Amino acid sequence: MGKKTAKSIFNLMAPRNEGKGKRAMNRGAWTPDEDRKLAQCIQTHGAKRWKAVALKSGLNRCGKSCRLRWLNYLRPNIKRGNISDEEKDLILRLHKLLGNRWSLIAGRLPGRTDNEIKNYWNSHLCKKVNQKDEKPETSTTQETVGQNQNAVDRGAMLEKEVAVNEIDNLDVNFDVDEFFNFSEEPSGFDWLNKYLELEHIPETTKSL
DNA sequence: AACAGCCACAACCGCCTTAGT
DNA sequence: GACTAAGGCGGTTGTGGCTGT
Repeated sequence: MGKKTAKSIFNLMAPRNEGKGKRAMNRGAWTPDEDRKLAQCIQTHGAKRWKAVALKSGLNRCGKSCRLRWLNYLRPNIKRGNISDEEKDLILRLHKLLGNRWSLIAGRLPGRTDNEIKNYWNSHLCKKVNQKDEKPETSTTQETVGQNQNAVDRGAMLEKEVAVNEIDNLDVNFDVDEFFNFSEEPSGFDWLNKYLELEHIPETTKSL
């Protein structure tokens, strides 16, 4: 990460299927104004009933799009960028356990989204794991590597309960209660207003 | 300086699951 | 129980910026 400027972040996506005239929905990159409207609507109506949110916000967006934008970027307590070594290690371990079940993995990394983890995996960790896979004799620290394919199969078969039990046995130190505590939210939407006022450049993004 | 290829990542797509009737 | 709509998830795509030549 860290290669994106604020400008690129907010203008990254040109609308797809433009000119195809398939739908009249807005698509592509979200504008700060749309973010603001969506946040205000969610503040009023809550982060559920996405179709209703999409309609009431006045955004010409589908519910899915609103949900994604909220969950991945606007929701409180979200962490952006700077994935620590600890988090990296945890992702590797959880991926070994669960396979490509990004939402489950994200659920155990407070503040991280499934999309972010998925992207991080695909652009960073996936290559590393594959590299080590090709040179198993060099892997000294990671018993996690080299078993990745099995992990995917295994992960696909694991039920949540099993996964949680296994995770409890990992030698990574973390507070389980904290792990599953998603209730804590900052009061109000001050953070969002600041975010939007700062010409939409979160500190975490700026430093990348 | 110009170009090509690569990288990072936001957003869309389609399938599956869940909830409501 | 069957049907439908909405939500959730993982895979994939498209784009701008970066880097190397």
